[in-house]
Amino acid sequence: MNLYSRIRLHSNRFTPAQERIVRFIHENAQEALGLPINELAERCQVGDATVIRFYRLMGYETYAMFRVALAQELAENDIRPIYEEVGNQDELTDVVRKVIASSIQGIADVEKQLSLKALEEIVRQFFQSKHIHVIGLGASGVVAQDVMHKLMRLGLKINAYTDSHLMTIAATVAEEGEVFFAICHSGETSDIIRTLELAKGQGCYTCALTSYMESSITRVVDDYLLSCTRETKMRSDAMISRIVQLVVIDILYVKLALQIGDSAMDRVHQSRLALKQLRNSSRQDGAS
Amino acid sequence: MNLYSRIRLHSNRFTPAQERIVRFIHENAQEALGLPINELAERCQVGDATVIRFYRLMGYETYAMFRVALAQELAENDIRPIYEEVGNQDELTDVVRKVIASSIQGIADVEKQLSLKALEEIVRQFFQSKHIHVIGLGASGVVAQDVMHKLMRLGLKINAYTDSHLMTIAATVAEEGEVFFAICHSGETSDIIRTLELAKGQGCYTCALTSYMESSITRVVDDYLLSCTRETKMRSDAMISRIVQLVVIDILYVKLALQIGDSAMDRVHQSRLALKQLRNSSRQDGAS
DNA sequence: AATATACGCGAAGATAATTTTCTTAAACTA
DNA sequence: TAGTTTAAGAAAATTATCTTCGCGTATATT
Repeated sequence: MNLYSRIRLHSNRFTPAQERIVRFIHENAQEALGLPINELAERCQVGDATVIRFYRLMGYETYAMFRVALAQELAENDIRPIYEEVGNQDELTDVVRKVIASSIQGIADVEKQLSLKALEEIVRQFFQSKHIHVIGLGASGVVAQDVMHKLMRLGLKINAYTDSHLMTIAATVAEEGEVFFAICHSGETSDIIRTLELAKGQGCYTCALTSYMESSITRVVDDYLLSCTRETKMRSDAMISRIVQLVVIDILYVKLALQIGDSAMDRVHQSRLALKQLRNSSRQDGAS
Repeated sequence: MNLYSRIRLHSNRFTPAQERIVRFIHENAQEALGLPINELAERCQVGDATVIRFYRLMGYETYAMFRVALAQELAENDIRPIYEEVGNQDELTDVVRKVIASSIQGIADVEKQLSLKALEEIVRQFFQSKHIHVIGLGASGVVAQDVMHKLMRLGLKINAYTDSHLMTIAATVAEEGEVFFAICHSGETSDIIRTLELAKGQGCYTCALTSYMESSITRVVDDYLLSCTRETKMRSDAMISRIVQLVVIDILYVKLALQIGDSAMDRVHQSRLALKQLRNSSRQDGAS
């Protein structure tokens, strides 16, 4: 995963000093490349140690490695157009173009952030579950309902809860073999966390779709998918992440559909085999 | 000019020690990135100073700058193979890529299909309306709720109805100056059409977001937006149109936000703060 | 409300990396 | 062969990076 994605995935947990570093790096990336730690720290109004803690947090062992990552990030991004901010003077066509561009960018980023392992496991669990419970509040509730609409068509037993009382009840009476899937942009909504803990206590498999790697929810669930995005001035990260979330859901859906299709094919195949065996055995009977 | 080009341009005048450096860098570029000068020198069977003379000769002032150049060189060369790789070796990565690609395609198409005139008029009507009613059933109801979530934050009076009884009632008692906005993928849902007709009878402005230009709904409403998409094998048009619809909604939102002006940003900020406080307080509740 | 605990943060010292300078050895020239 | 030039490494000097510590603030606890 690249540097900017890592930054985004942590963007809910940055301290003020760290935010100054992030801002400087975003605004003066090229210059930052040339600065030694102490000068970078000075330009960010931050101590050397804070810079070191920052890139360690992002997963780089040494300053040299961090620099290398930043350099590569810039080399890649120079090729593509970067996010454009929307301003008041923009004409409608500009708004259209910019919103579309940022949406595309956000979706393109999904490919880098999505954990295939988690996705695979979630699909597996969904596939063999007795019942799926999707939970989400507020804006994430909208996505939860979308999940229900889609997966229901695949013949899965699924319910969406956008009410904290209902989801609590569902979790309380849940049984082993049932699955809870939480949609939670912030990863901190307490009703959601509590519901997941309840469900886990009942022996259910739990998973989530969220935007931040380091959040309460990622510590609770068995597996999680990340739908993080770069924030822009006019569109909050929550707004773009709605779209990104839907794309992730679609991926989940398509994979599940294929899986179910495969197993259907298997069943067809098996029934054919069964018939063949039946014929063979009866032929032997006939020969005897 | 990039590093490798510079090396090539000097390749006729390298000394034996320098040639060892060049060879190592070409053969172990990735590894070289991680080595400090002395180790790189050692691996090249060369003194530290020789390495320094080498990159100075190539035009880099410091080792850090040289490293940055090498990193970018690698980043640019590494990108291409990743994107060209279209092998079917992994089913899941294939699914991910295709869903993402078709989403991007669909969103990119929006720019061509969107009627700016209709959008402008809808924004104008929304802006000066006393109340906005968003209606949608089934999957489109999910989008309708999303609209409500977004526009409410701008301080607009808005309600979403995903129940055919409720929307009928709302239309029946609607007054002039109120606006009805229908989300309807097929453009044929009879409850929606009937509601719009009722609303129109009450003197309301009506508009819609749909996928087909020639449909019952486009003949009923005053203005409509199209979120048409090309269909793919994997995903139904309804599925992609969900995402495309959200993008259109985002465009609407951003344009409205700009229209409303700076006060909108304040309110967005305030609602975020309010939610944050809610989360914090409920987190305390959860602990108690 | 008061205390305890954790956490963010920067300063300073310790360590490591880098650059410069100096020296040696080899190759070329006369 | 001696003088000159140049390559190249070793060591010293400089600079950068990293670690540790302690202070102050925020958060949790009672």
